[in-house]
Amino acid sequence: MKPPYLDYLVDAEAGIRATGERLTQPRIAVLACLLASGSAASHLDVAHTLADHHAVDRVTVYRVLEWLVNKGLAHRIAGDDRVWRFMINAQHSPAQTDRQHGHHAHFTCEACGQTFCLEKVTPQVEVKLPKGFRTSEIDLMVRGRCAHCA
Amino acid sequence: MKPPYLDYLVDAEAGIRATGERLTQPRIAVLACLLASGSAASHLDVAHTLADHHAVDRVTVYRVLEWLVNKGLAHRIAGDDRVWRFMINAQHSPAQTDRQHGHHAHFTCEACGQTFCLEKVTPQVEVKLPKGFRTSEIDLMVRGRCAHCA
DNA sequence: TTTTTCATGCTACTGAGTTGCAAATACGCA
DNA sequence: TGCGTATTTGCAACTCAGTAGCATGAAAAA
Repeated sequence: MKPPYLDYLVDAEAGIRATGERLTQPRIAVLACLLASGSAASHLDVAHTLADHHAVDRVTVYRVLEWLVNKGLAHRIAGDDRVWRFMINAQHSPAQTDRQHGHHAHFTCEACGQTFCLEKVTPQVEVKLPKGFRTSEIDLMVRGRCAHCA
Repeated sequence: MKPPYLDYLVDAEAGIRATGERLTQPRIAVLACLLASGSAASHLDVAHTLADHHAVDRVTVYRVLEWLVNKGLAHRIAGDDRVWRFMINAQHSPAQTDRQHGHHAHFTCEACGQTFCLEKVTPQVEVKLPKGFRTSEIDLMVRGRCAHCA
């Protein structure tokens, strides 16, 4: 069966090109992989997905993922298992903007372990900090059951 | 200079005793260390603090910290550096209760790196999840500057 | 095409956290 | 108080995510 990310290679290429940086096979493949994924992907998920058609060294996967984050195309999420997971940024609300505005929300399913972005739902957050503390950013992690596992 | 945790050994001993489990030197020392710490401590922080007067093997530190979490005396926080940090639970609102009630908030200072618990401030959080998703717990991570570094 | 610059792949490393097992220790009980 | 047993500790060796250095290879510029 054909891996779904293959359908996103063209979009990925366009995305990389838009950055003005070098267009390379690993960058295209990794970005396509994130574009195709509906949930947050670890470096291992990516490496495994690409193994058959676009095998990429694991170190390169790490570097490309970090590069995508620096370019604002993706953002990283710290999981409970000490593994970074990566998600594509929605075109119209890149994480940078979001983060400066205040908060960013994710959902982790306790059953299947998948992590999703809650970009569309604007959470109402109000935190009263101790005197002298200043907020620059709020991250929200919601745990529970996703629609599929509920 | 005398390390501050020494003043908490008695309290720590009482805390361990209250669990009904075995009273051991490492357990007392590690718990005292958490009691004395105003911010979240990593296993390395603990091991380092205890090095002079109550040297404990690093594996034992890991095990004791996990044990404290299981006993409801402490809770663990995932940091941005893939390191677990541990905090004592406030007596009157143990994390378990808190977590079942909905949410738990932490503050990380971008300047000094310290992480604090925001147990006293009850954040107002309202999240609208996609259809079919169910929430069991919400964790809030606030980033910014603490009073000392502001 | 040639040159230059940057990315990749490989190997080796770091550092957090875990596992298995023998030795030590807390605690119940005589 | 001393003994026996169950539990903990300490040690060594391991796993696994992520990183660093460096030579090779590929993309873009000339």
